[in-house]
Amino acid sequence: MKVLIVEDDPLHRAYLGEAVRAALPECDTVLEAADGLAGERLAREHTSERVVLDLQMSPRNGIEAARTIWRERPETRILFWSNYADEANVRGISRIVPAGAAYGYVLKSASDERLRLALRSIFIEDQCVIDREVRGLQQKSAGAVSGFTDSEYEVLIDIALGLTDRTIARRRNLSLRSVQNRLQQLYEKLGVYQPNDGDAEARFNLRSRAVTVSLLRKLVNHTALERAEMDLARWLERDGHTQK
Amino acid sequence: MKVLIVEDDPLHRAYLGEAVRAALPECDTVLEAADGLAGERLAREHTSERVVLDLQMSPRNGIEAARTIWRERPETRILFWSNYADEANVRGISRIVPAGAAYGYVLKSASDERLRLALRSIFIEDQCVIDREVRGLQQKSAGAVSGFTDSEYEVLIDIALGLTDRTIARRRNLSLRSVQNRLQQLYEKLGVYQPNDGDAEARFNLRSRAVTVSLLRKLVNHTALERAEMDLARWLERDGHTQK
DNA sequence: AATCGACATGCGGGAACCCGCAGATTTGGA
DNA sequence: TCCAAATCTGCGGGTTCCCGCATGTCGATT
Repeated sequence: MKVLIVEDDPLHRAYLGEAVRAALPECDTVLEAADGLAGERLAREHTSERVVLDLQMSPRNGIEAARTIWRERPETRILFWSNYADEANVRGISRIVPAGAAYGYVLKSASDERLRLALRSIFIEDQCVIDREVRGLQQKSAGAVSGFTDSEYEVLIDIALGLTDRTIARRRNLSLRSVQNRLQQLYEKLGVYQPNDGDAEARFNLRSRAVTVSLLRKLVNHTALERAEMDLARWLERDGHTQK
Repeated sequence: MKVLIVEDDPLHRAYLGEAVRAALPECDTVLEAADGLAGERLAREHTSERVVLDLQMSPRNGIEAARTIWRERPETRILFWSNYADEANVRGISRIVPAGAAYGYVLKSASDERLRLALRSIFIEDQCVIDREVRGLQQKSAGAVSGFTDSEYEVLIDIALGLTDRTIARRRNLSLRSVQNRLQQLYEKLGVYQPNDGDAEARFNLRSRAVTVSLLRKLVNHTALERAEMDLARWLERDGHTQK
């Protein structure tokens, strides 16, 4: 049995290697890669069926790497190993996991024992293992009180990128007013309206403030922004042509 | 000789411990703490004179911890050990280092040897050691082409927090127009103006876009935002009283 | 069939924002 | 001491943004 480890921090990579060898005696070879691109390449060359992936790497973060790996072999078992439990990451992963695939999400702060169990459950038993704290986010993102619609998340990204209402409208094929409607819903759900103590004047620029609190609450993060920025650049390119 | 290590990741903590013992045979005791608060406490109890500090921890990140440590004993030698070379971090540190203090800034990606040299230079020779990549930022932040004035950085933070022009004016004791002037300079330096191909309409909301590119360029980061948010909350508190 | 909720769209107005212009004030050297 | 550069300030305007109100569509429920 082979296991591929993709992780940019050499310390964590060594630690993972140890953990894998200890938890999986049936594993005879451990491959290692230091970034997403190298990871994809190794996975392809060795037709890896078991992968441990760090999120936040560069170039090519864990989510992107997972997408291409799963596109080539959807039955690959992937364990995501990350520092944080951000909504941006969870949303990103649940968007790309193929039907029926075995995968897991374990935080780096987890104990050795929890990591060991996750490794065996996913790689041997083909079960899904999601860390408890991450689980909480998943529930929410599926539509509870603090849950956002996909379309609301879309405008959130768009204003985080700094787009104009009008531009958002064109990009999403909506009218100007509809975009503004979504924005209002977003402001509502983010609780971005000032307490409005009596007649106190407005202190916040709602649009910017919305981005701020999303960042503070980790609804979006740096890597999500980077990815969105690249998508945007591609769209701007296309739009520039068609508009002329 | 004693050395205090403050680092939340247990792996990195262990690695640092090893590195310190190897580089400094004259060091007989190594203390360890897992977050900023515990670090400050240990430093106080043991009157530590040599500290290795991780930035980005919680609660209480490295910069805050360094500030209280230096306030109590300005001659303490501190080695900052961090993942990134952000402008936000560099600016934060250079703001709090006492005159004549020995300190260093080494990236986690540095080689064992470089870390060893830094440890000896700072803790034994009382020299300052700044990683080359970080050095680059320091130059810039002191006023080159892409360098920002302190006041420009101030408004950047303020709009990143989502404040209104008017609120910024009150907070910084400026007129509305002055704030807007600074904003224009900021937009200029961030290169946030669209190429303006002929008569193409504006695609970006300048204000939001400015925040976006600052994030992408790591001029501000999550922890800087969090800190600024707390400062803001404190000011809002005070302002609420005086305004009534 | 009637009703309800979620979403899209138009209109209109008040507030905030972006910015050119021009005068005042401060600052840092010759 | 005096000049020049940088910074602060007010005025006026065009634009964008925020949002209440009204209308229309579509699917699910009763």
